[in-house]
Amino acid sequence: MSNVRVRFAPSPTGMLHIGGLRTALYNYLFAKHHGGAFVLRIEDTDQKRYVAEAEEDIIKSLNWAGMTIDEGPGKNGNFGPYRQSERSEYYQKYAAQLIQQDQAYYAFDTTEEIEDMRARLQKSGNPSPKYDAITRMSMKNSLTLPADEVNRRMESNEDFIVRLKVPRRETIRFEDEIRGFVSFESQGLDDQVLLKSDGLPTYHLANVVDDHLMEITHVIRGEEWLSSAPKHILLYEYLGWKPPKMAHLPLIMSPKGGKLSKRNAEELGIPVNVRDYVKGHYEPEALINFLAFLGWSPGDDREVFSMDELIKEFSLERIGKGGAIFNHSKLIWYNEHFLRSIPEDELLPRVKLQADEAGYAGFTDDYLKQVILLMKERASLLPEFIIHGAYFFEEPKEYDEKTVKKAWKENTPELVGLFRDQIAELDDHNFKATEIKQRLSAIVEEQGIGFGKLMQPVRLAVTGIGFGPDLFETMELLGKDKVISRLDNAVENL
RNA sequence: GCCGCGUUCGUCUAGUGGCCUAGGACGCCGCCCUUUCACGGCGGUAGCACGGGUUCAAAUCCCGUACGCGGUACCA
Repeated sequence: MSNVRVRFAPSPTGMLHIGGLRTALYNYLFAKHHGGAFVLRIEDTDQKRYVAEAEEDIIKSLNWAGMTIDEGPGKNGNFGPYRQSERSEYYQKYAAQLIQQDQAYYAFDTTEEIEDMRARLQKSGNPSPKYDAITRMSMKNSLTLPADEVNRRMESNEDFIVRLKVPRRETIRFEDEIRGFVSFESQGLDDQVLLKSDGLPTYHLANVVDDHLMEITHVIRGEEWLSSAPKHILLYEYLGWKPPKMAHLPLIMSPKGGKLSKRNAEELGIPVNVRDYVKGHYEPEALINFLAFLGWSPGDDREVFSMDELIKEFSLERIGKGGAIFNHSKLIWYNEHFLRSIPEDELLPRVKLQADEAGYAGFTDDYLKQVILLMKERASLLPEFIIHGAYFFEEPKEYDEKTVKKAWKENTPELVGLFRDQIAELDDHNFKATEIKQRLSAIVEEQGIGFGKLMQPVRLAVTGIGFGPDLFETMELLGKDKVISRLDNAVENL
Protein backbone atom coordinates (compact mmCIF):
# COMPACT_ATOMS: atom_id res chain seq x y z
CA MET A 1 0.00 0.00 0.00
CA SER A 2 1.52 3.27 -0.94
CA ASN A 3 0.81 6.87 0.00
CA VAL A 4 -1.00 5.95 3.13
CA ARG A 5 -2.18 9.02 5.02
CA VAL A 6 -4.00 8.81 8.33
CA ARG A 7 -5.04 11.42 10.79
CA PHE A 8 -5.57 11.68 14.50
CA ALA A 9 -8.30 14.26 14.90
CA PRO A 10 -8.99 15.08 18.53
CA SER A 11 -11.30 17.77 19.72
CA PRO A 12 -9.54 20.17 22.11
CA THR A 13 -12.20 19.97 24.78
CA GLY A 14 -9.91 18.73 27.52
CA MET A 15 -6.66 16.97 28.24
CA LEU A 16 -5.79 14.03 25.99
CA HIS A 17 -7.60 10.97 27.22
CA ILE A 18 -6.13 7.48 27.38
CA GLY A 19 -8.65 6.29 24.77
CA GLY A 20 -7.57 9.09 22.49
CA LEU A 21 -3.98 8.05 22.90
CA ARG A 22 -4.82 4.53 21.79
CA THR A 23 -6.64 5.81 18.73
CA ALA A 24 -3.61 7.94 17.96
CA LEU A 25 -1.34 4.95 18.47
CA TYR A 26 -3.25 2.70 16.08
CA ASN A 27 -3.22 5.44 13.49
CA TYR A 28 0.47 6.01 14.04
CA LEU A 29 1.38 2.32 13.87
CA PHE A 30 -0.66 1.86 10.71
CA ALA A 31 0.90 4.89 9.04
CA LYS A 32 4.45 3.96 9.94
CA HIS A 33 3.93 0.33 9.02
CA HIS A 34 3.07 1.47 5.52
CA GLY A 35 5.62 4.22 5.39
CA GLY A 36 2.81 6.76 5.31
CA ALA A 37 2.02 10.05 6.98
CA PHE A 38 0.56 10.61 10.44
CA VAL A 39 -1.40 13.84 10.48
CA LEU A 40 -2.67 15.70 13.51
CA ARG A 41 -5.80 17.72 12.91
CA ILE A 42 -7.37 19.79 15.64
CA GLU A 43 -11.16 19.65 15.46
CA ASP A 44 -11.98 22.83 17.28
CA THR A 45 -15.43 23.52 15.92
CA ASP A 46 -17.19 23.51 19.26
CA GLN A 47 -16.68 26.96 20.73
CA LYS A 48 -18.55 26.16 23.92
CA ARG A 49 -16.37 23.26 24.92
CA TYR A 50 -13.08 24.65 23.68
CA VAL A 51 -10.19 24.42 26.13
CA ALA A 52 -7.20 26.55 25.26
CA GLU A 53 -4.51 24.36 26.85
CA ALA A 54 -5.81 21.20 25.23
CA GLU A 55 -3.92 21.45 21.96
CA GLU A 56 -0.59 21.80 23.67
CA ASP A 57 -1.42 18.91 25.96
CA ILE A 58 -2.29 16.72 22.99
CA ILE A 59 0.98 17.41 21.23
CA LYS A 60 3.03 17.03 24.38
CA SER A 61 1.31 13.77 25.23
CA LEU A 62 1.90 12.37 21.77
CA ASN A 63 5.57 13.27 21.94
CA TRP A 64 5.93 11.79 25.38
CA ALA A 65 4.46 8.55 24.09
CA GLY A 66 6.97 8.49 21.27
CA MET A 67 4.74 9.46 18.39
CA THR A 68 5.92 12.24 16.17
CA ILE A 69 3.48 13.84 13.82
CA ASP A 70 4.37 14.34 10.20
CA GLU A 71 1.92 17.17 9.69
CA GLY A 72 -0.18 19.26 12.01
CA PRO A 73 -0.36 22.59 13.76
CA GLY A 74 3.19 23.87 13.99
CA LYS A 75 4.37 21.26 11.53
CA ASN A 76 2.99 22.38 8.24
CA GLY A 77 2.77 20.03 5.31
CA ASN A 78 1.00 20.68 2.07
CA PHE A 79 -2.48 20.29 3.44
CA GLY A 80 -2.76 22.99 6.10
CA PRO A 81 -4.07 24.70 8.00
CA TYR A 82 -4.55 21.87 10.46
CA ARG A 83 -7.01 23.54 12.80
CA GLN A 84 -10.58 23.39 11.64
CA SER A 85 -11.25 26.85 13.02
CA GLU A 86 -8.89 28.10 10.34
CA ARG A 87 -10.56 26.25 7.50
CA SER A 88 -13.98 27.86 7.47
CA GLU A 89 -13.84 28.82 3.81
CA TYR A 90 -13.76 25.18 2.75
CA TYR A 91 -16.77 24.18 4.76
CA GLN A 92 -18.73 27.18 3.50
CA LYS A 93 -17.82 26.35 -0.04
CA TYR A 94 -18.90 22.73 0.09
CA ALA A 95 -22.04 23.47 2.07
CA ALA A 96 -22.99 25.91 -0.67
CA GLN A 97 -22.28 23.28 -3.29
CA LEU A 98 -24.59 20.81 -1.55
CA ILE A 99 -27.35 23.38 -1.36
CA GLN A 100 -26.94 24.15 -5.00
CA GLN A 101 -27.20 20.45 -5.79
CA ASP A 102 -30.37 20.29 -3.70
CA GLN A 103 -28.72 17.87 -1.31
CA ALA A 104 -28.75 20.27 1.60
CA TYR A 105 -30.96 23.14 2.65
CA TYR A 106 -31.22 26.13 4.97
CA ALA A 107 -33.31 25.78 8.10
CA PHE A 108 -34.58 28.49 10.42
CA ASP A 109 -36.32 26.53 13.15
CA THR A 110 -35.61 27.49 16.72
CA THR A 111 -34.65 24.90 19.28
CA GLU A 112 -38.09 25.23 20.81
CA GLU A 113 -39.81 24.62 17.51
CA ILE A 114 -37.83 21.46 16.98
CA GLU A 115 -38.57 20.28 20.49
CA ASP A 116 -42.25 20.97 19.94
CA MET A 117 -42.20 18.96 16.75
CA ARG A 118 -40.57 16.03 18.53
CA ALA A 119 -42.98 16.21 21.43
CA ARG A 120 -45.97 16.36 19.13
CA LEU A 121 -44.82 13.39 17.11
CA GLN A 122 -44.00 11.40 20.18
CA LYS A 123 -47.50 12.01 21.50
CA SER A 124 -49.02 10.72 18.33
CA GLY A 125 -47.14 7.47 18.65
CA ASN A 126 -43.82 8.02 16.88
CA PRO A 127 -41.21 6.66 19.27
CA SER A 128 -38.21 8.32 17.67
CA PRO A 129 -39.17 11.51 15.89
CA LYS A 130 -36.54 12.97 13.65
CA TYR A 131 -36.01 15.97 11.47
CA ASP A 132 -36.21 13.90 8.32
CA ALA A 133 -37.63 13.52 4.83
CA ILE A 134 -41.17 13.69 6.15
CA THR A 135 -41.04 16.13 9.02
CA ARG A 136 -38.81 18.59 7.21
CA MET A 137 -41.78 19.49 5.03
CA SER A 138 -43.65 20.95 7.95
CA MET A 139 -40.73 22.94 9.35
CA LYS A 140 -39.27 26.33 8.51
CA ASN A 141 -36.63 25.80 5.88
CA SER A 142 -35.68 26.64 2.35
CA LEU A 143 -37.65 23.64 1.15
CA THR A 144 -40.93 24.87 2.59
CA LEU A 145 -40.58 28.65 2.68
CA PRO A 146 -40.98 30.77 -0.45
CA ALA A 147 -37.68 31.81 -1.97
CA ASP A 148 -38.16 35.49 -1.24
CA GLU A 149 -38.80 34.80 2.41
CA VAL A 150 -35.68 32.67 2.62
CA ASN A 151 -33.76 35.55 1.12
CA ARG A 152 -35.37 38.03 3.44
CA ARG A 153 -34.48 35.97 6.50
CA MET A 154 -30.91 35.52 5.35
CA GLU A 155 -30.47 39.18 4.56
CA SER A 156 -31.84 40.30 7.87
CA ASN A 157 -29.19 38.18 9.52
CA GLU A 158 -31.60 35.75 11.03
CA ASP A 159 -30.01 32.62 12.51
CA PHE A 160 -29.92 29.75 10.11
CA ILE A 161 -28.29 26.37 9.80
CA VAL A 162 -27.61 24.06 6.89
CA ARG A 163 -29.00 20.55 6.99
CA LEU A 164 -28.17 17.52 4.92
CA LYS A 165 -31.12 16.35 2.84
CA VAL A 166 -31.05 12.67 3.73
CA PRO A 167 -32.98 10.58 1.19
CA ARG A 168 -36.19 8.98 2.38
CA ARG A 169 -35.46 5.37 1.60
CA GLU A 170 -32.03 4.26 0.70
CA THR A 171 -29.72 1.57 1.96
CA ILE A 172 -26.26 2.82 2.78
CA ARG A 173 -23.67 0.10 2.82
CA PHE A 174 -19.95 0.28 3.30
CA GLU A 175 -17.11 -1.97 4.24
CA ASP A 176 -15.45 -1.41 7.55
CA GLU A 177 -11.87 -2.68 7.69
CA ILE A 178 -12.50 -4.28 11.05
CA ARG A 179 -16.17 -5.24 10.95
CA GLY A 180 -16.76 -6.08 7.34
CA PHE A 181 -19.88 -4.87 5.55
CA VAL A 182 -22.19 -2.68 7.60
CA SER A 183 -25.46 -1.32 6.34
CA PHE A 184 -27.93 1.29 7.48
CA GLU A 185 -31.30 2.45 6.25
CA SER A 186 -31.48 6.15 5.54
CA GLN A 187 -34.87 6.21 7.26
CA GLY A 188 -33.08 5.90 10.56
CA LEU A 189 -30.96 8.96 9.92
CA ASP A 190 -32.00 12.53 10.54
CA ASP A 191 -31.21 15.54 8.42
CA GLN A 192 -27.84 16.08 9.96
CA VAL A 193 -26.84 19.67 10.71
CA LEU A 194 -23.85 20.52 8.54
CA LEU A 195 -23.31 24.17 9.37
CA LYS A 196 -24.27 25.54 12.76
CA SER A 197 -25.81 28.95 13.35
CA ASP A 198 -22.41 30.27 14.42
CA GLY A 199 -21.23 29.53 10.91
CA LEU A 200 -18.93 26.72 12.01
CA PRO A 201 -19.34 23.24 10.63
CA THR A 202 -20.39 20.22 12.65
CA TYR A 203 -18.02 17.29 12.95
CA HIS A 204 -19.68 15.48 10.09
CA LEU A 205 -19.13 18.10 7.43
CA ALA A 206 -15.72 19.22 8.63
CA ASN A 207 -14.51 15.68 8.94
CA VAL A 208 -15.51 14.66 5.45
CA VAL A 209 -14.26 17.84 3.79
CA ASP A 210 -10.93 17.70 5.59
CA ASP A 211 -10.33 14.01 5.13
CA HIS A 212 -10.86 14.50 1.44
CA LEU A 213 -8.82 17.67 1.11
CA MET A 214 -6.02 16.24 3.20
CA GLU A 215 -6.07 13.11 1.09
CA ILE A 216 -6.60 10.83 4.06
CA THR A 217 -6.64 7.23 2.87
CA HIS A 218 -7.72 5.49 6.06
CA VAL A 219 -9.99 6.78 8.77
CA ILE A 220 -9.20 4.89 11.96
CA ARG A 221 -11.37 6.04 14.84
CA GLY A 222 -13.40 4.82 17.81
CA GLU A 223 -16.51 2.71 17.46
CA GLU A 224 -18.64 5.57 18.75
CA TRP A 225 -18.41 6.91 15.20
CA LEU A 226 -19.78 3.85 13.49
CA SER A 227 -23.38 5.05 13.60
CA SER A 228 -22.53 8.32 11.94
CA ALA A 229 -20.44 6.74 9.22
CA PRO A 230 -23.44 6.41 6.84
CA LYS A 231 -23.93 10.16 6.98
CA HIS A 232 -20.32 10.57 6.00
CA ILE A 233 -20.70 8.08 3.17
CA LEU A 234 -23.65 10.07 1.90
CA LEU A 235 -21.61 13.26 2.05
CA TYR A 236 -18.75 11.73 0.07
CA GLU A 237 -21.19 10.55 -2.50
CA TYR A 238 -22.91 13.93 -2.90
CA LEU A 239 -19.63 15.74 -3.09
CA GLY A 240 -18.48 13.30 -5.72
CA TRP A 241 -15.56 12.05 -3.68
CA LYS A 242 -14.23 8.60 -3.07
CA PRO A 243 -14.56 7.81 0.63
CA PRO A 244 -11.43 6.73 2.50
CA LYS A 245 -11.27 3.26 3.96
CA MET A 246 -12.77 3.15 7.41
CA ALA A 247 -11.84 1.21 10.50
CA HIS A 248 -13.87 1.54 13.69
CA LEU A 249 -11.92 0.52 16.74
CA PRO A 250 -13.45 -1.35 19.68
CA LEU A 251 -13.87 0.86 22.72
CA ILE A 252 -11.83 0.77 25.90
CA MET A 253 -14.20 -0.15 28.68
CA SER A 254 -14.26 0.58 32.38
CA PRO A 255 -13.97 -2.43 34.74
CA LYS A 256 -17.33 -1.21 36.03
CA GLY A 257 -18.95 -1.36 32.59
CA GLY A 258 -19.51 1.30 29.98
CA LYS A 259 -16.87 3.01 27.98
CA LEU A 260 -13.97 4.26 30.01
CA SER A 261 -14.81 7.81 30.93
CA LYS A 262 -13.18 10.35 33.13
CA ARG A 263 -15.71 9.72 35.86
CA ASN A 264 -15.88 5.96 36.01
CA ALA A 265 -12.12 5.67 35.66
CA GLU A 266 -11.23 8.06 38.42
CA GLU A 267 -13.64 6.35 40.75
CA LEU A 268 -11.52 3.24 40.34
CA GLY A 269 -8.22 5.00 40.69
CA ILE A 270 -7.38 4.61 37.01
CA PRO A 271 -5.61 7.63 35.60
CA VAL A 272 -7.55 8.87 32.54
CA ASN A 273 -5.49 11.67 31.12
CA VAL A 274 -2.17 10.97 29.50
CA ARG A 275 -0.84 13.81 31.58
CA ASP A 276 -1.56 11.77 34.73
CA TYR A 277 0.68 9.00 33.45
CA VAL A 278 3.41 11.50 32.74
CA LYS A 279 3.08 12.94 36.23
CA GLY A 280 2.92 9.45 37.72
CA HIS A 281 6.24 8.66 35.98
CA TYR A 282 4.93 5.71 34.05
CA GLU A 283 7.29 4.49 31.36
CA PRO A 284 5.85 5.58 28.03
CA GLU A 285 6.94 2.30 26.45
CA ALA A 286 4.85 0.43 29.02
CA LEU A 287 1.73 2.47 28.34
CA ILE A 288 2.18 2.12 24.61
CA ASN A 289 2.75 -1.60 24.78
CA PHE A 290 -0.25 -2.03 27.05
CA LEU A 291 -2.49 0.12 24.88
CA ALA A 292 -1.41 -1.64 21.72
CA PHE A 293 -2.57 -4.92 23.23
CA LEU A 294 -5.93 -3.51 24.25
CA GLY A 295 -7.75 -4.62 21.14
CA TRP A 296 -4.88 -5.89 19.06
CA SER A 297 -2.49 -8.82 19.20
CA PRO A 298 0.34 -10.02 17.01
CA GLY A 299 -1.17 -13.49 16.73
CA ASP A 300 1.54 -15.32 18.64
CA ASP A 301 2.71 -15.49 22.23
CA ARG A 302 4.94 -12.44 22.29
CA GLU A 303 3.84 -9.74 24.71
CA VAL A 304 6.62 -7.21 24.99
CA PHE A 305 7.26 -4.94 22.06
CA SER A 306 9.15 -1.77 21.36
CA MET A 307 7.51 0.90 19.26
CA ASP A 308 9.56 -0.21 16.26
CA GLU A 309 8.48 -3.79 16.68
CA LEU A 310 4.87 -2.71 17.00
CA ILE A 311 5.19 -0.76 13.78
CA LYS A 312 6.60 -3.80 12.08
CA GLU A 313 3.89 -6.16 13.30
CA PHE A 314 0.83 -3.94 13.28
CA SER A 315 -2.09 -4.56 10.99
CA LEU A 316 -5.76 -3.66 10.94
CA GLU A 317 -6.74 -7.29 10.34
CA ARG A 318 -5.48 -8.28 13.74
CA ILE A 319 -7.66 -5.84 15.63
CA GLY A 320 -10.46 -7.45 17.63
CA LYS A 321 -14.09 -6.43 17.47
CA GLY A 322 -15.16 -6.50 21.10
CA GLY A 323 -14.58 -3.79 23.68
CA ALA A 324 -11.58 -4.25 25.96
CA ILE A 325 -11.65 -3.60 29.67
CA PHE A 326 -8.82 -1.48 31.00
CA ASN A 327 -6.70 -3.75 33.17
CA HIS A 328 -4.57 -1.60 35.43
CA SER A 329 -2.55 -4.43 36.95
CA LYS A 330 -1.39 -5.53 33.54
CA LEU A 331 -0.20 -2.01 32.84
CA ILE A 332 1.75 -2.12 36.09
CA TRP A 333 3.29 -5.39 34.99
CA TYR A 334 4.42 -3.79 31.76
CA ASN A 335 5.79 -0.86 33.69
CA GLU A 336 7.84 -3.07 35.99
CA HIS A 337 9.13 -4.88 32.99
CA PHE A 338 10.35 -1.78 31.20
CA LEU A 339 11.61 -0.16 34.38
CA ARG A 340 13.86 -3.13 35.08
CA SER A 341 15.28 -3.07 31.62
CA ILE A 342 16.60 0.47 32.01
CA PRO A 343 20.31 0.66 32.89
CA GLU A 344 21.22 2.27 36.25
CA ASP A 345 23.03 5.12 34.57
CA GLU A 346 19.89 6.08 32.75
CA LEU A 347 17.76 5.77 35.82
CA LEU A 348 20.13 7.87 37.90
CA PRO A 349 19.12 11.36 36.77
CA ARG A 350 15.47 10.49 37.04
CA VAL A 351 15.75 9.04 40.53
CA LYS A 352 17.89 12.01 41.50
CA LEU A 353 15.10 14.32 40.47
CA GLN A 354 12.69 12.32 42.55
CA ALA A 355 15.00 12.52 45.54
CA ASP A 356 15.33 16.27 45.10
CA GLU A 357 11.59 16.67 44.94
CA ALA A 358 11.21 14.66 48.12
CA GLY A 359 13.68 17.00 49.78
CA TYR A 360 16.46 14.45 49.99
CA ALA A 361 19.50 16.52 49.10
CA GLY A 362 23.21 15.92 49.35
CA PHE A 363 23.45 12.33 48.22
CA THR A 364 26.18 11.42 45.78
CA ASP A 365 25.52 9.82 42.42
CA ASP A 366 27.37 6.77 43.61
CA TYR A 367 25.11 6.43 46.60
CA LEU A 368 22.01 6.91 44.48
CA LYS A 369 23.21 4.31 42.04
CA GLN A 370 23.60 1.81 44.86
CA VAL A 371 20.08 2.56 46.02
CA ILE A 372 18.83 1.98 42.48
CA LEU A 373 20.65 -1.33 42.28
CA LEU A 374 19.14 -2.47 45.55
CA MET A 375 15.61 -1.25 44.80
CA LYS A 376 15.29 -2.03 41.13
CA GLU A 377 13.62 -5.44 41.45
CA ARG A 378 11.18 -4.02 43.93
CA ALA A 379 9.75 -0.96 42.21
CA SER A 380 6.76 -0.94 39.91
CA LEU A 381 6.82 2.77 39.24
CA LEU A 382 9.76 5.12 39.30
CA PRO A 383 8.70 7.13 42.37
CA GLU A 384 8.78 3.94 44.42
CA PHE A 385 12.56 4.00 44.51
CA ILE A 386 12.20 6.91 46.85
CA ILE A 387 8.90 6.08 48.50
CA HIS A 388 9.71 2.48 49.36
CA GLY A 389 13.36 3.26 49.96
CA ALA A 390 12.87 6.33 52.13
CA TYR A 391 15.15 4.82 54.77
CA PHE A 392 18.09 5.26 52.45
CA PHE A 393 17.59 8.99 52.81
CA GLU A 394 16.30 9.58 56.29
CA GLU A 395 15.86 7.87 59.62
CA PRO A 396 12.68 5.89 59.97
CA LYS A 397 10.07 8.26 61.33
CA GLU A 398 7.97 5.43 62.65
CA TYR A 399 8.07 1.67 62.89
CA ASP A 400 5.61 -0.54 61.05
CA GLU A 401 3.17 -1.74 63.63
CA LYS A 402 2.68 -5.26 62.34
CA THR A 403 6.37 -5.88 62.09
CA VAL A 404 6.94 -4.53 65.58
CA LYS A 405 4.36 -6.90 66.91
CA LYS A 406 5.87 -9.82 65.09
CA ALA A 407 9.57 -9.18 65.52
CA TRP A 408 10.14 -7.04 68.58
CA LYS A 409 10.05 -9.30 71.62
CA GLU A 410 11.00 -8.80 75.21
CA ASN A 411 14.58 -9.91 74.85
CA THR A 412 15.07 -8.16 71.55
CA PRO A 413 16.63 -4.96 72.85
CA GLU A 414 19.30 -7.01 74.55
CA LEU A 415 20.08 -8.95 71.37
CA VAL A 416 20.11 -5.85 69.25
CA GLY A 417 22.40 -4.25 71.79
CA LEU A 418 24.78 -7.16 71.49
CA PHE A 419 24.81 -6.80 67.73
CA ARG A 420 25.31 -3.07 68.00
CA ASP A 421 28.38 -3.47 70.15
CA GLN A 422 29.81 -6.06 67.81
CA ILE A 423 29.58 -3.96 64.70
CA ALA A 424 30.69 -0.87 66.57
CA GLU A 425 34.08 -2.51 66.70
CA LEU A 426 34.26 -2.64 62.91
CA ASP A 427 36.41 -0.01 61.26
CA ASP A 428 34.66 2.23 58.79
CA HIS A 429 36.39 0.57 55.86
CA ASN A 430 35.52 -2.82 57.26
CA PHE A 431 31.87 -2.02 57.48
CA LYS A 432 30.99 -4.44 54.70
CA ALA A 433 27.98 -6.63 54.16
CA THR A 434 29.90 -9.86 54.64
CA GLU A 435 31.55 -8.65 57.84
CA ILE A 436 28.30 -7.44 59.28
CA LYS A 437 26.59 -10.67 58.42
CA GLN A 438 29.35 -12.61 60.10
CA ARG A 439 28.86 -10.70 63.33
CA LEU A 440 25.17 -11.27 63.28
CA SER A 441 25.57 -14.97 62.56
CA ALA A 442 28.01 -15.32 65.43
CA ILE A 443 25.54 -13.87 67.90
CA VAL A 444 22.73 -16.02 66.60
CA GLU A 445 24.84 -19.12 66.98
CA GLU A 446 26.10 -18.19 70.40
CA GLN A 447 22.59 -17.51 71.64
CA GLY A 448 21.17 -20.58 69.98
CA ILE A 449 18.36 -18.70 68.29
CA GLY A 450 17.01 -18.51 64.75
CA PHE A 451 18.57 -16.13 62.30
CA GLY A 452 15.38 -14.22 61.82
CA LYS A 453 15.03 -13.59 65.53
CA LEU A 454 17.81 -11.07 65.25
CA MET A 455 17.70 -10.11 61.62
CA GLN A 456 14.10 -8.97 61.59
CA PRO A 457 14.47 -6.67 64.60
CA VAL A 458 17.63 -5.20 63.12
CA ARG A 459 15.82 -4.62 59.83
CA LEU A 460 12.99 -2.98 61.68
CA ALA A 461 15.38 -0.74 63.59
CA VAL A 462 17.34 0.26 60.52
CA THR A 463 14.51 0.66 57.98
CA GLY A 464 11.33 0.90 60.01
CA ILE A 465 9.66 -1.81 57.96
CA GLY A 466 9.71 -5.57 57.62
CA PHE A 467 10.80 -6.01 54.03
CA GLY A 468 13.32 -4.68 51.58
CA PRO A 469 16.58 -5.48 49.86
CA ASP A 470 19.36 -7.50 51.42
CA LEU A 471 19.76 -6.10 54.91
CA PHE A 472 23.52 -6.35 55.04
CA GLU A 473 23.98 -4.57 51.74
CA THR A 474 21.59 -1.96 53.01
CA MET A 475 23.60 -1.45 56.17
CA GLU A 476 26.85 -1.26 54.27
CA LEU A 477 25.43 1.44 52.05
CA LEU A 478 23.99 3.37 54.98
CA GLY A 479 27.34 3.33 56.78
CA LYS A 480 28.35 2.57 60.30
CA ASP A 481 27.33 5.79 62.01
CA LYS A 482 23.79 5.80 60.71
CA VAL A 483 23.26 2.13 61.43
CA ILE A 484 24.49 2.41 65.00
CA SER A 485 22.42 5.46 65.71
CA ARG A 486 19.31 3.86 64.27
CA LEU A 487 19.90 0.76 66.34
CA ASP A 488 20.23 2.90 69.45
CA ASN A 489 17.11 4.83 68.62
CA ALA A 490 15.08 1.71 68.16
CA VAL A 491 16.23 0.18 71.42
CA GLU A 492 15.33 3.37 73.17
CA ASN A 493 11.93 3.89 71.53
CA LEU A 494 10.50 0.47 71.05
C1' G B 1 -37.96 2.65 22.34
C1' C B 2 -35.46 2.67 17.61
C1' C B 3 -30.85 1.81 14.75
C1' G B 4 -26.03 -0.34 14.72
C1' C B 5 -22.01 -3.24 16.72
C1' G B 6 -20.32 -6.98 19.79
C1' U B 7 -19.93 -11.78 23.11
C1' U B 8 -13.38 -17.61 24.15
C1' C B 9 -10.58 -18.28 31.64
C1' G B 10 -11.88 -12.63 36.69
C1' U B 11 -9.01 -9.46 32.75
C1' C B 12 -6.15 -8.88 27.85
C1' U B 13 -6.08 -12.38 24.11
C1' A B 14 -4.59 -17.05 20.42
C1' G B 15 -8.03 -19.72 17.53
C1' U B 16 -10.55 -18.23 10.12
C1' G B 17 -14.50 -26.42 10.10
C1' G B 18 -10.70 -31.61 11.85
C1' C B 19 -3.83 -30.01 14.82
C1' C B 20 -8.68 -27.86 20.73
C1' U B 21 -9.57 -33.37 26.28
C1' A B 22 -9.14 -24.71 23.73
C1' G B 23 -2.82 -22.11 23.80
C1' G B 24 -0.27 -17.63 26.04
C1' A B 25 -0.12 -13.35 29.37
C1' C B 26 -1.87 -10.46 33.77
C1' G B 27 -4.16 -11.53 38.45
C1' C B 28 -4.85 -15.19 42.18
C1' C B 29 -3.03 -19.79 44.78
C1' G B 30 0.94 -23.39 45.83
C1' C B 31 6.06 -25.11 45.62
C1' C B 32 11.37 -24.06 44.81
C1' C B 33 15.23 -20.26 45.31
C1' U B 34 16.13 -16.66 49.36
C1' U B 35 17.13 -17.50 57.17
C1' U B 36 13.07 -10.83 55.12
C1' C B 37 10.43 -8.72 50.91
C1' A B 38 10.86 -8.84 45.95
C1' C B 39 13.08 -10.88 41.38
C1' G B 40 13.50 -15.57 39.05
C1' G B 41 12.04 -20.88 38.20
C1' C B 42 8.21 -24.64 38.39
C1' G B 43 3.15 -25.95 38.93
C1' G B 44 -2.14 -25.02 39.75
C1' U B 45 -6.97 -22.34 39.30
C1' A B 46 -10.43 -20.86 35.67
C1' G B 47 -13.37 -19.93 29.69
C1' C B 48 -15.97 -21.13 23.95
C1' A B 49 -23.32 -16.66 26.75
C1' C B 50 -27.75 -19.82 25.59
C1' G B 51 -30.97 -22.60 22.10
C1' G B 52 -31.65 -24.49 17.41
C1' G B 53 -29.74 -25.84 12.71
C1' U B 54 -25.77 -27.04 8.51
C1' U B 55 -21.78 -30.90 8.42
C1' C B 56 -18.87 -37.27 8.83
C1' A B 57 -16.84 -33.20 12.05
C1' A B 58 -18.30 -26.52 14.85
C1' A B 59 -15.23 -22.18 19.65
C1' U B 60 -15.01 -21.62 14.33
C1' C B 61 -20.68 -21.41 9.29
C1' C B 62 -26.32 -20.02 9.49
C1' C B 63 -30.79 -18.57 12.36
C1' G B 64 -32.94 -17.10 16.90
C1' U B 65 -32.64 -15.60 22.15
C1' A B 66 -30.13 -13.33 26.09
C1' C B 67 -26.75 -9.98 27.72
C1' G B 68 -23.31 -5.92 26.93
C1' C B 69 -21.81 -1.60 24.39
C1' G B 70 -22.36 2.53 21.03
C1' G B 71 -25.51 6.03 18.52
C1' U B 72 -30.08 8.47 18.55
C1' A B 73 -27.59 17.11 19.78
C1' C B 74 -26.83 23.63 16.17
C1' C B 75 -20.86 17.69 21.11
C1' A B 76 -17.11 15.59 19.12
